[in-house]
Amino acid sequence: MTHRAVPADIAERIYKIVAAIPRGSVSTYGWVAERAGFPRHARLVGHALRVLGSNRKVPWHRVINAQGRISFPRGSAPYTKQRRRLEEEGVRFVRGRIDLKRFGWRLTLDELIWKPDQSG
DNA sequence: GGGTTGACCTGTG
DNA sequence: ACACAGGCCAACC
Repeated sequence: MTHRAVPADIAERIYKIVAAIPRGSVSTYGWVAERAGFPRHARLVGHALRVLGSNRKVPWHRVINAQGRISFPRGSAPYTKQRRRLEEEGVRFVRGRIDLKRFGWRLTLDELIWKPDQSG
């Protein structure tokens, strides 16, 4: 037994959550972390995706940061790649930003129904 | 084995 | 909109 969690196991759990993000939707690092059972470990998700490699069939491009932006420098190759993949799925960018209210996959149907924001 | 980096988040001002 | 601080932790040197 190891004296701590095996990173590979953590990564697999994260990949599973990412793989569940529907096409045409996006999620954030923080939310994936929480969903994978590691609240406030957003960085862990970033690391897991970084070491993912290009062979895996994990939709890494559907994970963006909490500001609704792609976490690569604008104009860089990976930025362009991720953005093009998202736009191909119908995700729309407004001034380099994605409207998480519209494309964000974070609320379950129950949460939408019970949303305490408005009474309508 | 310690300091820095990074595909991060939230709160505060 | 921007800057800063605290949290969190694997990868890297």
